[in-house]
Amino acid sequence: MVEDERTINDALAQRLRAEGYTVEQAFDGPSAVEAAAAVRPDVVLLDVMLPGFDGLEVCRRIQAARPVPVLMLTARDDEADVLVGLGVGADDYLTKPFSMREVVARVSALLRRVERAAALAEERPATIEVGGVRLDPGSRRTTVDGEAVHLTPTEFDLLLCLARTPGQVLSRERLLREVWDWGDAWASASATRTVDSHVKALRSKVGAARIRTVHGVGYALEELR
Amino acid sequence: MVEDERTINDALAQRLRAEGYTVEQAFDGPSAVEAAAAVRPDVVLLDVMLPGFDGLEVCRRIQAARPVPVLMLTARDDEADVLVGLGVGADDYLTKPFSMREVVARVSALLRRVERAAALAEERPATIEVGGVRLDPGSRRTTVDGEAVHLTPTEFDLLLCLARTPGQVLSRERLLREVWDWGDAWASASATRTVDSHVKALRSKVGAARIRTVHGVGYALEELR
DNA sequence: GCCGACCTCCACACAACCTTCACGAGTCGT
DNA sequence: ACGACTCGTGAAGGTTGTGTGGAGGTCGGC
Repeated sequence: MVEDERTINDALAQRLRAEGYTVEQAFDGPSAVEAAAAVRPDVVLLDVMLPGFDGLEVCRRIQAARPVPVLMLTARDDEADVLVGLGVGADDYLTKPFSMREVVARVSALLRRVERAAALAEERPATIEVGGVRLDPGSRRTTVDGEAVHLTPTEFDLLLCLARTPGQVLSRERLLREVWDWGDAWASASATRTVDSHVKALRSKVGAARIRTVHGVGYALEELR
Repeated sequence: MVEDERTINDALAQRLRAEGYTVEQAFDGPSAVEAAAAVRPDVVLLDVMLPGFDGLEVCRRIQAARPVPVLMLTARDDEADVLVGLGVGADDYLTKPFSMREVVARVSALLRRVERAAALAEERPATIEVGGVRLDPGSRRTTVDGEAVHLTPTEFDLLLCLARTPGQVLSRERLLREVWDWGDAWASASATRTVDSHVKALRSKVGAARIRTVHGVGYALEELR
């Protein structure tokens, strides 16, 4: 969090901490660059107006050292400013005045996007195994108790998603968001039933007992062994 | 609870106490700051108009000492006021006139949010255990003295709610608000009997002795061991 | 253009679950 | 000890959620 005005900086930091994030605060350009190098943040909130050198310069320097998503905060809402901001590697921007809620929402969206990209980019050599079910994201092949099983693309993604958090219950909405690409869109009533269909197909292929239904909540992949 | 008008302060305090909260009252800015430092509250209700120095200043000083969620009470409902309020670190606000239930609902929501965030930050999606009863919110599974027990969704949420404050008595109204989503609907008196039904079901599943009835008040989960 | 693989959506049946009610037992103030 | 109130209990009725089979529909390969 880089913002020279103490009040705003503290307020935002506190709110974000309340949301469960860990926040490092900086109040001018130079110390921001230094802090970014030291703590290696997952995301940077950056005010455009700063003492020392301005936010755009900070953005450029931070990005030079290590690519990192940047959310720009700006008082001037003219397009030029926005474009320049994006030009130096900012991923999103907010014009003052903005509400707390808005900031939290943007940060959350940004992190989710980055997280997804990282998961995609970062080759996972690890084939995931949960109670006899083995998934290889690389080759997209599946075995159950050693025997090869053919899964359709959606089935594979769905099972993979469940397998990443064994035993944990995932809601249909969450699955729609992760497996399908429902960003922030609200799930339509009928779409959630699509999940059911694929779960049914999965059960017939990997064994019905492996996927647990939690009434009113969602599904979970059991370790089963 | 910081509010200079005695009548309002007392009324709100009384209502919140009826809900099971512990309330410390202050009637001006300086004593509010002092009290906040002394009792370390979980949440602060703060009137904007105060003798001494105003609510915003109080908010800033309290926050400076220790981050704490603040619910602002204000007579002026213009946006600027709201934004400034948020700027100093208030987490929510209410404009007068407001109803009792509204205040209670907001306080409850605020506490729930903070509690959840704290649990998240403390990297504890942990399974909570109270006297042999173990609850895992992630997998939504329950064991009693090591043995798996199936709970329905409402039963699980209800037990979880009780387990978060072991030994503490929670009113039916409070439970309805937290487990069910009674934001402001304050309708049928018979709905409170619904709680009874689920408590009965819970007792038969986790052992009758574990849930204590406090006549005229509510229920509590005993540690029992 | 035809076909197969796959996904989405729909409708029905059933199961799980929640709420409500009435009555009796228990508890509290007087 | 009495009445007023609160709570436990069992069962009935309604609501919601889920399993299932199958009907379209899209996409890409042949």
